[in-house]
Amino acid sequence: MGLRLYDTKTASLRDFEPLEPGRVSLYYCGATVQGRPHVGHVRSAVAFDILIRWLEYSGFDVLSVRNVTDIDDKILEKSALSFQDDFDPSAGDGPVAEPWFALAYRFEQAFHSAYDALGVRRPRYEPRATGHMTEMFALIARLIEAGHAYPAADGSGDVYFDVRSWPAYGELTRQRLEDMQDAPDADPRGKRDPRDFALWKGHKSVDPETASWDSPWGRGRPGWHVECSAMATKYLGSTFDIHGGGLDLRFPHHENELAQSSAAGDGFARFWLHNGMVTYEGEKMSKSIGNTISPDEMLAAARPRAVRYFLGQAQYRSQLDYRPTSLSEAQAAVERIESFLARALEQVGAVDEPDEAGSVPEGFRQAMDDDLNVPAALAVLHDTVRAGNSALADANTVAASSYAAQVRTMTEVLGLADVPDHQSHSADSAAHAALAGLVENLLAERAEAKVQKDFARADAVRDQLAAVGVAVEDSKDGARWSLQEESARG
RNA sequence: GGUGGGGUGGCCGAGUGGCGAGGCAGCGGCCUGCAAAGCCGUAUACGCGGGUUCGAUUCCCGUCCCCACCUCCA
Repeated sequence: MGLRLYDTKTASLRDFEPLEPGRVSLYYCGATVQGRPHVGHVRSAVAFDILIRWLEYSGFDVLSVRNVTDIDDKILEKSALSFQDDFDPSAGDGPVAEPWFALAYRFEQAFHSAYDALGVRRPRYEPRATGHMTEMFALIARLIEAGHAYPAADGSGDVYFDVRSWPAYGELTRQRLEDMQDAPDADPRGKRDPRDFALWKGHKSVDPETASWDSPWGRGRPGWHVECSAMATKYLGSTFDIHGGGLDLRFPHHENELAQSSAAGDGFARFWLHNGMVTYEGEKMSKSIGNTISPDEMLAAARPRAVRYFLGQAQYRSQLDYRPTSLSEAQAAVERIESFLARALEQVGAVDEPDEAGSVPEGFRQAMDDDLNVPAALAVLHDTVRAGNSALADANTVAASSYAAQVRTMTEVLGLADVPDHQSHSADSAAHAALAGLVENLLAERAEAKVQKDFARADAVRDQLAAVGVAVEDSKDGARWSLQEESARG
């Protein structure tokens, strides 16, 4: 029993075997960098980060690619707005007169910050659309030659994919052309069919000259879909293992990618994976609805590791609903895991050394192999924590050490261990050392008070520390203390 | 209208034709000077109506409701 993944194209769970033994090629859609990220973007990245980590744990070398769409209508529109006289930079929309490429780069960095803050590792390659004109030209030329694309008849310089020339069109989402709703505001322009989509967009006079490139069909810029087809096959070959992205990209984006790449003769993706949407109290979180929550807002409300736990805790295909209590619940769960590891470290010694026991429990493996059933895997993780806590209580250090190693490995696979977090006793900054000295002095006083049965005084010290965010817990071996995040205090 | 996914206990969220995951919150107990943490125990459940079955939350039919996509969207 190996890994099984749900393939959207066949709408079924399929045994996963890579094209090349031991090596997985994966492409997943990154952001159109037209604004700051919201948690929906990051959920997708977390989902694929977990997939990559699980594949690597399972022994595969993963060649991962995630694109950056750094040229599109909205980027140009937003940049154009910044040049207007009444543009208000204080609204947080960026500097006045910001060229489109500067704006795109600024938001690309914002995405990186969000990914980094949540322990989403960088893919092997992260190509930008603007750097791959040559590859797109080649793909478009092949399509025209094969009779599946045509320059618009209206002289606009546009080049369209001819959906009627490709009978398989609609296969990814199992839709028939005639069943598709006609867009009410469909502008036929020079199209043969309203559903034809642009591979190349002829330059318009309102757009900056820097946002256009010379092509065999005149100056212009690429359509969205062709970028991904061109970049995926450049880095992964004409046939590759997995293509991923958010469920909302299934149509038209991925449908169009599949159509154009198949029509050009490429095998393209063998598995299509789509992550579910993040909703806010039941409704899809999106820019257009305006109900988005940014990673920064979440990070202000909870520790990074708790945010990561929240975003990764549901099965990746299911909808993930955010509500106000979600983060504190996630944080409680994370701290349960962490406090076990911290106590295991204190009582048993280092558990992070390479260790045979550091493999994941069988139940965890089965859950992850079953289309990344993270909720079931987390159940195993929590069961292991419980067993570990019991072993610590029984002073069974051999068992506790083994459980701790397993827990560590599981948190690594889920990416929790990699989340930058400052909740640590081993923080070695001078400030932390000073704090530790002060706290430990107070705890020594408190211990003395306890010996003298002066519990009022002991409790006063504990309250005093709690008031400044230092939690104190007594144990057989003395008091432990830890810093509480500000958000966790009343 | 077309396509796909859902409705599980106070909340989140897995899963299965019959022994009721897990987390969070609650309750009782152990531990503790008291707490906290931890451990043990514990209640509340599978939208609704039928059907198949010895037995259905799980399969089938019907029905209601929700969500996503069909337009830029992770």
